[in-house]
Amino acid sequence: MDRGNTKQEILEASLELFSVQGFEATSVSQIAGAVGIRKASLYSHFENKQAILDALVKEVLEQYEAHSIFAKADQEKDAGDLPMTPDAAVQMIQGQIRYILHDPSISRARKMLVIEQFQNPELAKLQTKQNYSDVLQYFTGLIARLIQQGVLAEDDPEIMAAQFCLPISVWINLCDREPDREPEVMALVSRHIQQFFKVYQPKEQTVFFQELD
Amino acid sequence: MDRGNTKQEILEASLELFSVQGFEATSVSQIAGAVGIRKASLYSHFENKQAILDALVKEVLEQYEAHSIFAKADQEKDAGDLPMTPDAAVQMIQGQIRYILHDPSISRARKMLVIEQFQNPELAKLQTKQNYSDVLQYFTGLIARLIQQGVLAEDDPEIMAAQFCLPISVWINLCDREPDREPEVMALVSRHIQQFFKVYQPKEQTVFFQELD
DNA sequence: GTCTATATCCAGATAGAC
DNA sequence: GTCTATCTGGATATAGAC
Repeated sequence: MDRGNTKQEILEASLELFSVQGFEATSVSQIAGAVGIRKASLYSHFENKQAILDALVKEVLEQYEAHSIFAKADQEKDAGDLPMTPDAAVQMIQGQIRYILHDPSISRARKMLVIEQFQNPELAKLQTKQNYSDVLQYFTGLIARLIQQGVLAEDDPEIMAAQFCLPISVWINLCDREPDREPEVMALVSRHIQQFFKVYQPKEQTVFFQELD
Repeated sequence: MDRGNTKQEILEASLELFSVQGFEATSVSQIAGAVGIRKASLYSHFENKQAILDALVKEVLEQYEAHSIFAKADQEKDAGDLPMTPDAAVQMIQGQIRYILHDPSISRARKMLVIEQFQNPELAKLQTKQNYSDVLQYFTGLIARLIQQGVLAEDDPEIMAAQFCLPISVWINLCDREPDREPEVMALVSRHIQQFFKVYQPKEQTVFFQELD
């Protein structure tokens, strides 16, 4: 009924286990059991346990570079989509959150980075890049353009990006830990974004003119 | 030069190891080695490895309840310290961050909760309570009082608390992962708080008069 | 490629001398 | 309380039949 994709099945089973127990606490037998083979057979596909993690990291990195909107310097690409209303932003962000929460490999990779961040320097760097630096850089650019276009008030776009993204980052982690709280989190995200656009609303000089009629 | 406090030394060594490797990945031999005894001697102090974690969790919980400003319902207690200037807030928050970053037991307990959150339901609950719910509740109350006193503009205090705290929460995690970035983080915290007070500044009609000269 | 069998090692835990 | 010695099981990994 299968085979030929055993190597891929091993990677998937490993990620699932590593994302909950961590690398060290997961045994080769467990992985083999999840795939439906004996542990000895696993060594036909990978030289050792460490090689599984290495392959996994490589795959996670490639998936990220290939598909994440935060990975690329395509910050100019979707400039056409601007300007943005608060409601559109809520929809867009909630959609993105739902996607990365429920996509199995993205979700598991994120959890694995969280678990291994204090133990494995390579994964620590990856964690900072994927779930902090790249996201902040992306939104700093986006917000800077929204300021240029008069959608948001003039202010420090780097701090604005942090105030926009980092609460969401914490809420995603909360959902990873307690999936039942997703609805509550979605409501908070909505209120957060609405309020963000409100407090960073430009003081329009046009208001002046409108008030003069 | 010692003994009588061996049990406490075991707890401290265990927390240090658990906070980097996690519970499962840490061996009893490692703990014993860190304390300077053989692993068999360790069983004179704890029934088994799990009992060490249990005692650790109990201790962490007690320390938190006894000393954390977020644990208690003393939200009315320091109401006297209000109102608060942005600069005072920056000093106060930076001090708190430095403290919880460098206090060994607080720092290690926080990391352990991060590492074990997807594996251990008890620690997951503790993580949500100590590093999310309690903090947000505390600052929601604080901000509500600052609004009452006219220091901050009228707005949803719960979302304001999230926008205030959660970026800081992420920055603390970043420092746990990459301690060298503490100076950078401190600067971000300062800019963040200054900007927070600015955007939630109550709209004074006096601004109008100033602009008319 | 998968299996059984095995080698080697180290894990958690106990017994009993000191 | 700490030690050495030991038990038992499970860990990673290899050898070799099929």
